[in-house]
Amino acid sequence: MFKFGALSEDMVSTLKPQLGANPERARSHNKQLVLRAIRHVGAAGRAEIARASGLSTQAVSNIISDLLGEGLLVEQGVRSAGRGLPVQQYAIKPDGGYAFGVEVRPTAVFTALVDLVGTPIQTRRIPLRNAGKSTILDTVSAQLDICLKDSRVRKGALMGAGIVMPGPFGDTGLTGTESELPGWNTGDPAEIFANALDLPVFVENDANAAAMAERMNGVARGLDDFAYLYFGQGLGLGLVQNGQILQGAFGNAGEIGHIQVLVDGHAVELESATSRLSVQAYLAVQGVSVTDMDELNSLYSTANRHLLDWLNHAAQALSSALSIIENLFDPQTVILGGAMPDDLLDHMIARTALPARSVSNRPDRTHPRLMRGTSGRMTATLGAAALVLHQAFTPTIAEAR
Amino acid sequence: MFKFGALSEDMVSTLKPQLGANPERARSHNKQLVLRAIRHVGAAGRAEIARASGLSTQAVSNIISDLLGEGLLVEQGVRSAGRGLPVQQYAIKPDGGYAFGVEVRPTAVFTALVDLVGTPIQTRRIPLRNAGKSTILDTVSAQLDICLKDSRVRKGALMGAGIVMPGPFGDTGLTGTESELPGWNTGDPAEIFANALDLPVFVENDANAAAMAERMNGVARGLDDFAYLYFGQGLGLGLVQNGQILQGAFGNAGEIGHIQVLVDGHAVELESATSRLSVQAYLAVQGVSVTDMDELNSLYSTANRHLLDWLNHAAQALSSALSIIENLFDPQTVILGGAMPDDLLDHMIARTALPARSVSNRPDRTHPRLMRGTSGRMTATLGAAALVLHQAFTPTIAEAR
DNA sequence: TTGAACACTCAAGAAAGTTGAGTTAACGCT
DNA sequence: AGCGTTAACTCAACTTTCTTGAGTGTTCAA
Repeated sequence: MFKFGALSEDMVSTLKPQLGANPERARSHNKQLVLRAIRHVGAAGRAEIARASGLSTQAVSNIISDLLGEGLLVEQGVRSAGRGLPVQQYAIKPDGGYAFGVEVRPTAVFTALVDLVGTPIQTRRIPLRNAGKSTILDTVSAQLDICLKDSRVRKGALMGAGIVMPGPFGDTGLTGTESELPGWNTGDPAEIFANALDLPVFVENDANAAAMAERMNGVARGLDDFAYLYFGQGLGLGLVQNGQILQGAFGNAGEIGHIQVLVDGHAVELESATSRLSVQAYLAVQGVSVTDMDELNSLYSTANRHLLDWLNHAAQALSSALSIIENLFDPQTVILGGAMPDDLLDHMIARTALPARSVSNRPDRTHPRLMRGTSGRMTATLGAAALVLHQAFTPTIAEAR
Repeated sequence: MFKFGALSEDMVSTLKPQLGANPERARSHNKQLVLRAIRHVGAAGRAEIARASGLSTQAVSNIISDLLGEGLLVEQGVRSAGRGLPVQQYAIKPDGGYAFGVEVRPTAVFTALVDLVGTPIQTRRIPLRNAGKSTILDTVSAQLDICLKDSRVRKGALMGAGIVMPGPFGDTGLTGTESELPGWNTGDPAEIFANALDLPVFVENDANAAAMAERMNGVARGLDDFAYLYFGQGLGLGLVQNGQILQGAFGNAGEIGHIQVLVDGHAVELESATSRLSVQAYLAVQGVSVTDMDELNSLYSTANRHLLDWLNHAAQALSSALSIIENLFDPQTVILGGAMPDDLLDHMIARTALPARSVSNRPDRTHPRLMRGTSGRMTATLGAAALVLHQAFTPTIAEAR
């Protein structure tokens, strides 16, 4: 018999796995499509959804009946839209499901329980004795139980947990940053948490999570391509492209903090010019000590000269960063948010020069080039929960898992 | 009757359209999945494909029988892999389909006809009398006919046309660059060409197309996340994320040429330091005139001092750019290619300092951080054709169209 | 008042995938 | 050499889900 060389062996397994479509998966895909369409507009009828998805009205009807049975939808009254039978509308049922968001920092763990439409039910801050791996796992596990008990939410109603951890992940040239957690470079954090919590788990850095939070319920609602500059300890970049978080080959895309930018004609690391640590360091040199956002805010309200100086520097650095982000990603908008008071963010946004030589400098824009997002201590934690919700509203066929 | 506010009207239509799954679309999706798996390994049997796709062997069997009937596959002998029945293998049938690639430049149009596995059947260069829109459309249309006739390929076997045009698209802050074509800012170029050629059309800039060429048949085979720095007139960045071209909200992602980088401590525009125009300008100041790649190559072979100086500057600029690309995208690798002789590219790659503070600086890498891709005059044109092939091998459910 | 427009349902039909039993071929152990 | 195990593949029956086309009810406009 003719034998052909062992060309392929099991080489097919080196392909990024992608799912084939069968009836069951098709239905699951379509369900998510319907949920997504309803979420997008708040309330919708069968016919509209059918038009938007290319399915028949009948199919949408069947799916809605399923979703009602699963408690994910509620009837939302009738709307008469011109001629014809009035539209029976459906909306997402807030208590149809819940998502648990966790943000792990070296000194504390933040948690949030949000419902299916993204409303926070509970938020907590738990100080950490130490940043050891097992301490963190135990704390998060315990908090999940407490959280469920207090809010009387069944574990079965939990759709998953989102975990925010400081990046970069793995052993990289940026390893050694002070914000890091020890012991997580071995093994897949998502898998470790999934085992500990017995839930589907999604792990991202703070910037990506914050971007997702903004997309689910913030200024980025309805946007599919945008960037989020997140003021954390340093400065992170969350990238959303085509509605999906851009993760990069090793999960570390968006590490913008260490690129070189120009301030007063000198090259500096971006996050040394614009970050929480940066403003603290700058003010410390001037003999001003700030330890939290409130102090920063009151300093701003008294128009502190040193703070205003720093803001000017930061705005210069931001302008350089903006040029890079816009020309490389061509986003609908760039959002600023995170651990920085709103007033300071607004000030920076107002002072940041929008580069003229940029693909984003176009007359037909629909959004400002720079916007303020949700800021505050819980942004990333709520973003962690948003990762789970995003998953629930994203059709799955053809998704790499 | 209770009336609910007109919350949604036809707001659902503002959603990015995404397809629901029905049997017909599921089959089309699965067909592409099977083709993709076979292409990935060259030749494969039913069972392997079933495992890779999560479909049953029987389903794959039925699909393969379809694809054989459509002339997209051929039997490829038998491979015995250990115990059990030997594997009946299938491979892509080269003449199962063709793709037409077009690169439009201000002074000439380049065309290529490639077969289903990416082998070029014909390539041409047609000088343009003028760069007017109708001249271009007429020329491309005529060339398509000639090309089909000469190669005796039926039009029905053509799966589509890829068009490479200089970006950025639309009226942006970078408009006014010398490489631009007049008259294309109104209307959708893809639609205009689709009407003129009566074919499915995909439009991209040179860098994205080159990246796709490299992924189909070059050094990026099997890579799903990489960046391609393309030396054209200026310098472009082609970005592939998760196997897809990253286009940005307005199709202009990757306009890296105009960002600021550091050379000898001074900030300059990247493409003023490293591009074909840059080397020509640099040498001209030294009294050396070069007009094409051959001259550049012979200059290099004689170790021309000025050229070596320029290469040093270019390598510095590249190092800055590399830091930005790596930290923002976290790609598997960065590829250098385009209108620059191989020897010069190799020289630059050897001299470009790989930034230590980069997420790409990790011990578990599988590819070099900087690689040379296909260079030469036809790279982008073949890339244009690759856009069509890519489409044919990419499952479609859940794709926005 | 009447008919067109439109959302929705019902029931029958079609498309595609899955399942499980059966066939064939190669390997390896005795 | 013989025989049981392993594995790819096929066949036929079955299941899921979608689509189609006819039918119902409501609203608007001529």
